[in-house]
Amino acid sequence: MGRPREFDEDLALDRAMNVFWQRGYQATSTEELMEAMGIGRGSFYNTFGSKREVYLRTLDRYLLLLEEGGPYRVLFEREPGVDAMEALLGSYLDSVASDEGAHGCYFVHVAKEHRGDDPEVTAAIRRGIARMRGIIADQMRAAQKDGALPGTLDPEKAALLMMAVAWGAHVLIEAGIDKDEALGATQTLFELAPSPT
Amino acid sequence: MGRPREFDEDLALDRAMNVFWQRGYQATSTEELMEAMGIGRGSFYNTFGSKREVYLRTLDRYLLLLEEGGPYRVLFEREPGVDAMEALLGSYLDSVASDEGAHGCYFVHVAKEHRGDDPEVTAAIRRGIARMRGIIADQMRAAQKDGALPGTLDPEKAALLMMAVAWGAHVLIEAGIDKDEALGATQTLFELAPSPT
DNA sequence: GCTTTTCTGTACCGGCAGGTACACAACAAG
DNA sequence: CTTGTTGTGTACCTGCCGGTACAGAAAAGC
Repeated sequence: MGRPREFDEDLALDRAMNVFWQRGYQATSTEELMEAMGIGRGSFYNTFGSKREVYLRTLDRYLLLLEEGGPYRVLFEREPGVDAMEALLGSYLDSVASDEGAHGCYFVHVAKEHRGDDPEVTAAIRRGIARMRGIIADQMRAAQKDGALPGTLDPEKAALLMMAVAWGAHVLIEAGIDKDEALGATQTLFELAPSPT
Repeated sequence: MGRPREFDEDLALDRAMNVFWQRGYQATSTEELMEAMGIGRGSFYNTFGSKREVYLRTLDRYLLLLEEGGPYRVLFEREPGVDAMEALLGSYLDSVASDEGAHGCYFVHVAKEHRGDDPEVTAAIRRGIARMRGIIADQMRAAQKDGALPGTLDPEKAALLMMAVAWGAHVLIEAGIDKDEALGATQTLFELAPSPT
């Protein structure tokens, strides 16, 4: 009973995520936020409580997207192995350098801006990292089963290394380094990588 | 002629850098800034003009520190080669995880916060990146001369890869990943690295 | 000791931030 | 058609932000 909602909560959150993604948390005013979400002040505070709550909700929501593996499609479309990893990194750097709409991983943007205050944000990022790392590590384990990667490699460590390279390249590109240059540099990693045993 | 300054400009800038380093640009209010610098509003605006100007000055100043190579001491204390690179990364991650005062590279903090607006900041970061990359690449070239690294490696690419790993690990650690775990992951890079030709 | 010039301290300003208050609108139940 | 409940729109509040205005202080030149 009572008056029904005039907007879709999830849709509004998606739009909020998009704004945070492109403009960052701090730089986004509540007014911008509400306009992007398509709702007014009343609905905003009545439904979500605060700007920060909305932020946390978008973090949860992005984790959901990760659970479904969406952003990692490139990885699953290939045989597990070095090539798949290289393709993942390549397509990621493409998305970082893309200038249309939200680019790169949302969690990277969030982590970049995050300054260690707000433990809930920290926790959300850590969940995201764990998930991404797990996906990559699984693929590496599969590659090892196929003999496409040496069994001596620690999949969890290697996965975190992959993420460090991707995140680092992301920051470098946003700092003004040319995408292809960054890509070239990261490919050095795969030149080092041992060929199939 | 005229009344003499009552403070040291460079010292004030060093203190400003320290505040930005620990708290970030946006989160630092002019009041905090002036207090840390040890000067009042009048002197602040009379001398520097604006918060942003101070920020830019600190970027120039940090580049100066880089020119002198200070932060890369670890690198010069060792024979050029894989071990030196590993030591550099290790000591860098130590400094990132250190909780006393400013930690990690100032430019990384700046790049993390930077959103591509303000071309002067972009330019300053790029100068910093070029300098750091140059230092590392030079060491790699020296290692190649000694035969401690294979000549097939492109030093400029390898240097940028090193930076991507370091920056990525920096972001990951600040995002809540344990330092030793990050260190372990980055060491995977050196396991891959070919031994002396 | 007066003037000129530069520096310093403080009072103040407009603007915008995130958030609240509250009157009104839209439904369900009876 | 009334009542209870929930959602919506708008006016408004407090607090802080970066920055300015300006009176006075401290030197140098004469």
